[in-house]
Amino acid sequence: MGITIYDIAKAADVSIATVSRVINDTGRVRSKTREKVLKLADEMGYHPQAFAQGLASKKKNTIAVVVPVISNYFFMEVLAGIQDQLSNHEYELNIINIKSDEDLFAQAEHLLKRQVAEGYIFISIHFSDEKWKSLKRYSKSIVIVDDWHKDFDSVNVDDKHGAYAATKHFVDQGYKKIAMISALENSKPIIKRIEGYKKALEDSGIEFDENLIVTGDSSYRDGFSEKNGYQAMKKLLAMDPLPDACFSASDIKSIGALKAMKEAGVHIPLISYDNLAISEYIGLSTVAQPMYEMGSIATEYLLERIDNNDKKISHTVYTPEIKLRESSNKPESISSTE
Amino acid sequence: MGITIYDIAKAADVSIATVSRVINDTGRVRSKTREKVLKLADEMGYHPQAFAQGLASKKKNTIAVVVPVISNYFFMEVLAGIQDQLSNHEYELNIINIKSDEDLFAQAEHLLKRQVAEGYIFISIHFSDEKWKSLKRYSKSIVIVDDWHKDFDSVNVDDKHGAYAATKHFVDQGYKKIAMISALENSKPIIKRIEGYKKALEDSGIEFDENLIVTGDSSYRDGFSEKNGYQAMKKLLAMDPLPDACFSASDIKSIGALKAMKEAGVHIPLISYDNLAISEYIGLSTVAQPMYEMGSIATEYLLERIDNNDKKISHTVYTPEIKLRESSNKPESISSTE
DNA sequence: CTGAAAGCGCTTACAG
DNA sequence: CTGAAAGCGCTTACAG
Repeated sequence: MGITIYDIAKAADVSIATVSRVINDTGRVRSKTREKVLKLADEMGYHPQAFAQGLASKKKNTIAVVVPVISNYFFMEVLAGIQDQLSNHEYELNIINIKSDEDLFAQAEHLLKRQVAEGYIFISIHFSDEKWKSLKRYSKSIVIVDDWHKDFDSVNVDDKHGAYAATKHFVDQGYKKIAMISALENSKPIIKRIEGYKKALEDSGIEFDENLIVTGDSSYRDGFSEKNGYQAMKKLLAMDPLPDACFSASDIKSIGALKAMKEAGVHIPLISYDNLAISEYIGLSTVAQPMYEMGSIATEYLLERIDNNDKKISHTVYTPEIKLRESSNKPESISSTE
Repeated sequence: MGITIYDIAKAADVSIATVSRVINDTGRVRSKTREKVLKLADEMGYHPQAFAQGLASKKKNTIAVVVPVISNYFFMEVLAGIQDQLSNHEYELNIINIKSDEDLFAQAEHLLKRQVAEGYIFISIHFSDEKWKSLKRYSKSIVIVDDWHKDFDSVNVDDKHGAYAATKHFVDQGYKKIAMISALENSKPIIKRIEGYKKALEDSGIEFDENLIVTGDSSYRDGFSEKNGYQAMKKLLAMDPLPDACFSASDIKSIGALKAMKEAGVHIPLISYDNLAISEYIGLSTVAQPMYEMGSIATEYLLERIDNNDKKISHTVYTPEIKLRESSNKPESISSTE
């Protein structure tokens, strides 16, 4: 089943080499021959089979994006940037989801060894220094987004700075008891955000209280869910006295937190992290990660590296910008609309 | 570069056939031989190359999910269902994004011809009857989500019914001037939703006014964006008198619409469509599509079809359920919190 | 239990 | 400009 290069070679009365040449538009072919082949290929509905081409040419015209969870708003925005950037090129996009409850490293290594793609973008996958280093030996084109290693091109956000800025904003407003909604997993970004939060308190002479860092109990999506944020805020609302303000490590969690506050009829000024498209519309103050741009730049880096693997390694670190909207306002100022 | 089956055959002093057998765990192999091979394969870091395996075995252990836009909340939820269902199987997931500004059919056909996967799930891709029929000849395992054709397994939601129910709810509340926020594209679901909306008005003896169906000007993501919803609501807010209520064709658009109303200090009861995870948290009344379940069922269908292509064709049509939350309330009842 | 060999559908030097 | 042939890295009857 399926029609092959042999079928159309026979029909056109030429060799398969010639067919291959016209299909790929490589090498000189008499225009008459070319037309005949093209016509037949079209009529017979011929398309080269991806696997055979990949094997023979040793090129897979595919870019693989590797993520731990696909259904995540952060990835979605990064993916949008990758997609748009890639649409100017002939590569196909292949999104591969590695399972977060299994050995991430083994899965990543497996992908590299199986050589499924020409280049890889790893998003939010965190490995130790040695592990990243050991992946280097597959000498594949790889770009890391949301993690860092000196041997690979990478695109990052200065998480510590972002968290610092958010926390500092609250300090400047005169708040003392500043809580933080974290996430279950000790991923590098979360660790960095906690560092920034602590540093801001420290610089302001406010004593750090570990009880003020909370997370919900739901472990779905590593705690990056509305529900988890809702649970986390419930914990904060049970404190007496209430926190003066709250820094939340992700927008999606903040949506849950906002609901918990609304139900309780209480408003604690909140700044969160991400700046998803919806955040602007629901008035969420947040530390903006340029997600779309991150995907776009990562793709550029990858394309360049595929082109020339000797190219100097590039690292981009974005300094996130704080977007102040309603959610960080003082309780009084929004009480009229709450 | 890359180590192959030959390398480990040589090292283990066996034939490549034997190596293949132990790697794939097919056929009887003396346990001593097996162990030796396994050990070497592990040490030398061997993994079969996907392309070579695919060519030789004519099996690609990959499922392709084909979508017009990846960064879309509806797909994300459906994908979550697919992912989870697939995680019980050995297939790899491959998400392929076809470009909505090019010939969708040609792209779909291309994928089928290139034989990139063992089976395909097409999500929200709408073709005419003849086009679907013509895809049938590739005799690939295909499941359609969010469209329908008699020759393929499919998973759908009764859009007409959903829109009818939402509109009818407003009629029952005594509203007469009921607007609808639509989307740019004339996709089948939107057409069905408009039908349901009209039917509900008709059944209630309310005259249909085409000016009450609006959409925004932003064409990003075919109009399924916060911004477009915001623009659409602005148009409704410019009407005099204002509409009594509004049915919106998607949650993401409703988020924009909600903002427009808030800015104007006006509340028009709103019911929308989808029931994204966030909708519950922001109090959005909506017609719930069981997106996760749709992905899950579609995956089951596909797996069954791959297993047995003679299997009878299955169609599932969900009757969506209406979730009433704050956004559909009467203006008075929420004025205290607006 | 194991190996030699053909074949999967292409690409690509090498000749001519 | 075009063809014969080798080769990509596997799988899988077919023998033994």
